[in-house]
Amino acid sequence: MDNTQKSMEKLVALCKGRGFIYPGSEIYGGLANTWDYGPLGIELKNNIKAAWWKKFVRESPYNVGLDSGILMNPAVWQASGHLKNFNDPLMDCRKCKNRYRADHLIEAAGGSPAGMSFDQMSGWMAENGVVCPDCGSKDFTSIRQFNMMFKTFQGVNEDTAATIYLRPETAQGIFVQFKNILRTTRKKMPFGVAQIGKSFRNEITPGNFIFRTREFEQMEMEFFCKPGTDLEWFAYWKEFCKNWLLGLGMREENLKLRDHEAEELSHYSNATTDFEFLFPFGWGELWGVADRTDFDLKSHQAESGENMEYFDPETNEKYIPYVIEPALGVDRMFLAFLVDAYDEEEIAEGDVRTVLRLHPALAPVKCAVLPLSKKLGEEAAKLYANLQKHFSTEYDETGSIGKRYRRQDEIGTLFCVTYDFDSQEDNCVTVRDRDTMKQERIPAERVAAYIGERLAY
RNA sequence: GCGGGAGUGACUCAGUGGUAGAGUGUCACCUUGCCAAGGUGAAAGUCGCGGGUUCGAAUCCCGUCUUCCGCUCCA
Repeated sequence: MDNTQKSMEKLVALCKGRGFIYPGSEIYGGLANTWDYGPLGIELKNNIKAAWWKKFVRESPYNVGLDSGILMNPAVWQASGHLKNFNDPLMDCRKCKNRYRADHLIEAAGGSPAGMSFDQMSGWMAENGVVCPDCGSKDFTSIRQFNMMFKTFQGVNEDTAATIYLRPETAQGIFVQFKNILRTTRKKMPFGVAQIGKSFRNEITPGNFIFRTREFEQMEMEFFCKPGTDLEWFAYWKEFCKNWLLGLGMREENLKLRDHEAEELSHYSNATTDFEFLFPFGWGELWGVADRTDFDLKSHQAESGENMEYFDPETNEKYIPYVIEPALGVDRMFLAFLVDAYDEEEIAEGDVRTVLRLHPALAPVKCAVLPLSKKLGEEAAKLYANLQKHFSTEYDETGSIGKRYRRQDEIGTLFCVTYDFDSQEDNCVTVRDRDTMKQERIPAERVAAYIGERLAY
């Protein structure tokens, strides 16, 4: 089934109906573009994060982890450029209702908007006859400022309290702790620091379910290396990231790596590659891998006065390391894996089952215990209690057996274990595979090991 | 912010001035005994909110809120 044939509406309905994702604050009429992860959603989300942490931190010879704060000294955002760059000057065309960034229009018209106030931008556009690229009208609204960073106050009294910001990315926490990490881990170049955490951006246009929300979770890594080796490492991590996705069952035809053209690169980047995924609403960015050079550490050195140089004990050189940054949104990954796994399979004429073919490491429920009859509930419950100790397991004895299989297929449960009347005699149970629907009869005490083997990742 | 849809049980919707309905789902009991939709019953709705018109408003009028889709966003 092609991803573009899948319907977002069905996915959203499945998510809400089965407890993956609920609309936020629903009993109060909701809050635009906020979503809460339900019992199954948090299992899946945790599995995604755990799989990432395993590959990027625990099994890595280079990397270590960090969990830095959401609230930071505002000077951090001064140094990073977010206070400046996250203030977009926006205006609308009154005639065709399109919206533009004033600085972009000025640049397109040959001007240099850097340093201009909003009034100066408006003035420049009027003098130089800038018109709406779509309809040719000059009738623009005044320029309004959209600060993408969420503001809040530190201190209980708003009048005297300092304005601080919710972080718009987790990366800066890593740069700010660079020296502490270097000193305490005694790492040598190259090495990386990985972090998972929430970030906040006051997006003007959120939407597409959990694809773009104002509160989101990131998995970011900053990989520090010697200047000159950065492009080599850039290629290395690009490949590594791709293999991680494919290893978790993402289908290659739904993944596209797009290298930024020279003119598209940010002023501080040597190279950037976007990993794009085919969502039902089209290609969307999943993962951005960037060579950020020494821009961030240099900026923090300048702003803070702290020396960010690394002393190489082998060559006696001092340098500010270059940084490779693979930055990934957890919520987007969640959606991508969900979309990729969703399948509607016709088993017989007009009989369709919905299956989430999630990778075993990601499936929120690994196993469901289904007694063939309620009369067998007591023994089946014992098996259930045993399996729960090993992995996420569900128990269900209501409705027909077929209906219960369907319920489990719909949430991606890997194995259904059926306890039947013969089980009382031979102590064997039937294990049914989600994908092949094949059944195998094995001794009850072997079930945990049997399923455990298949979960290896 | 602008334009366009939409708000009635958990979900999909019917009801367009006269006592709030159906299907799906959920739960209980029966049935079934390895691939959903068999029977009986039950729980579940201040009809988004506020005001107005009216003997009477889910329904008509005004306001308001929320939400969805599209527009500059790059995790």
